[in-house]
Amino acid sequence: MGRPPCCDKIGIKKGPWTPEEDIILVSYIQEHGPGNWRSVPTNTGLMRCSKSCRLRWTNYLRPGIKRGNFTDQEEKMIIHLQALLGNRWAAIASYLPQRTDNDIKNFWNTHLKKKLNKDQSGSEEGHDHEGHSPSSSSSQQIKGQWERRLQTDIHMAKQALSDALSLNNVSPETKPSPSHASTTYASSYENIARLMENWVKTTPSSVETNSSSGYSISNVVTTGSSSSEGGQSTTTCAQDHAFDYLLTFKLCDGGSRSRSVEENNKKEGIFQDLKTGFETQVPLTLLEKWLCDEGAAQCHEDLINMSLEESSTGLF
DNA sequence: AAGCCCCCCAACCGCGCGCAA
DNA sequence: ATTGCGCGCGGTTGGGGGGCT
Repeated sequence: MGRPPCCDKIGIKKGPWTPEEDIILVSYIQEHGPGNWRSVPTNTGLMRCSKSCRLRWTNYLRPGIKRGNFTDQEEKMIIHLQALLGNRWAAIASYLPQRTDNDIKNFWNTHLKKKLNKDQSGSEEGHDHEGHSPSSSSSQQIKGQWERRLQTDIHMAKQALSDALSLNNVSPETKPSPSHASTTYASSYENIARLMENWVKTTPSSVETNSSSGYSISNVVTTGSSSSEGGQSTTTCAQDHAFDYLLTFKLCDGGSRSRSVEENNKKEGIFQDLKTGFETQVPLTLLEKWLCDEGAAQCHEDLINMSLEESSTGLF
């Protein structure tokens, strides 16, 4: 009856992930793809529960994740989307593919919430502490219905487009997670490089292979280029460049010596190339443009008004 | 320099949903 | 139809770093 029991809690490691664990996890996912998280700890030898592995992957190691400061544009998008969707961080994150829901949630809780509170304290006494307008519950309900429908339609359209584009180059065995279909494992250079850099810092005597799992660092890097069939068939020169560079930079130098300023600058440049490459390959959707637009607030009102009008004429 | 406090964010926790057996 | 697990999500926590006294 039912599925076999989940990972037993005895012997499960908790707390921060070590670079070694990161490399084992990335290496495994490079080879098998994300999903089937239950099998990850047993197959890799990681003393982590499947949930922890999934979280580590989705929040930190997943390809295409941008870290660091949020741009003004991203900030505006988050504010608009939060007002529109509420604390549905996963939904909000779907419009900011380079950011994780956890990142957005943290950013909201630590920065934007305070900022909005500060902005609204004083003149706008009628607004609540979450930044919502004090509209009636019924209009909020209709608004919510419209938002859900809009979001569903967008996701359906995106999915259909993604499916259509990937029909020719996705093998069934390596089908990526639907929610991240627009990214490839090959695009995880930056994340892999980051974790390897941390690893180099923490463990000067680099370990080439993990005895318990059998996965190697070279596997982590080399599978990056071979698994690029995931969704984007256009491997950029920057990506190739970065790939070659990672090979030489991370492996051939033994991973232990301090790097020159020129090397760091070169690395920065390559990663910037990569970033630009990804950004140019993923044009903004109309909705995203709308969200980034300075006049989004007015458009927002117009859309809501439209939804309220159309809802009475049988839209829903 | 030392101690304290605050903030940030990675990770954990608990819940709900969907699906497999 | 029922049971129980996998997965995803949102809320919360606590360790560590930085700033202040």
